[in-house]
Amino acid sequence: MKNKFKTRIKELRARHDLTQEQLADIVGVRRETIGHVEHGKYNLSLLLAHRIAQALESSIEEVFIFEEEN
Amino acid sequence: MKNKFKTRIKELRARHDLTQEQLADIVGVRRETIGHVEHGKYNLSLLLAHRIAQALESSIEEVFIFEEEN
DNA sequence: TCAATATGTTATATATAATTAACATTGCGT
DNA sequence: ACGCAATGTTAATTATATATAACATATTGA
Repeated sequence: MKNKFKTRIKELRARHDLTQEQLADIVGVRRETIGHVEHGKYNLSLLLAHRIAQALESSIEEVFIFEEEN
Repeated sequence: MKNKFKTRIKELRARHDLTQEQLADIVGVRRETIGHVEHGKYNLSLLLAHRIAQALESSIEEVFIFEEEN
């Protein structure tokens, strides 16, 4: 599991006028979890990624930018 | 984290002529892990989902079918 | 400036993904 | 029918995502 990713959560949150806490409530996790995900500290689960993308009206690929190694 | 998902891994594996073990090798996990994911036993990580999708030349959304609850 | 709200951050605890190993079953080729 | 490769499955262990709590640092508005 070498590669990493960046996220556009912060940007999309702003566009939707959502605080970390509001987004956390919507997707059913804690505020800190959203913060950690935004800062790339967690390799979050697929379901959480999906629910975040959903809440931000985007696809997973739009929210999470994967850095290819090759 | 209520919702679940189905996967098209088995079908896509067949199309790409890959055994569970070959796919596991490519994405860097164990054969059993692929099996468990195929059968929906794990809520796998986003990175693993991405690597599986990549190996199957598909997007995450094509490989993993999310069941909405509402 | 003060208070309130949002975010950063860290330590510890808990839930669960993923590993490992072992054995069972299924299917396919010869 | 036999043997082998692929897959199913389960139990125990390890690694790590997420929860929880606590406090610190912005930032914004009255």
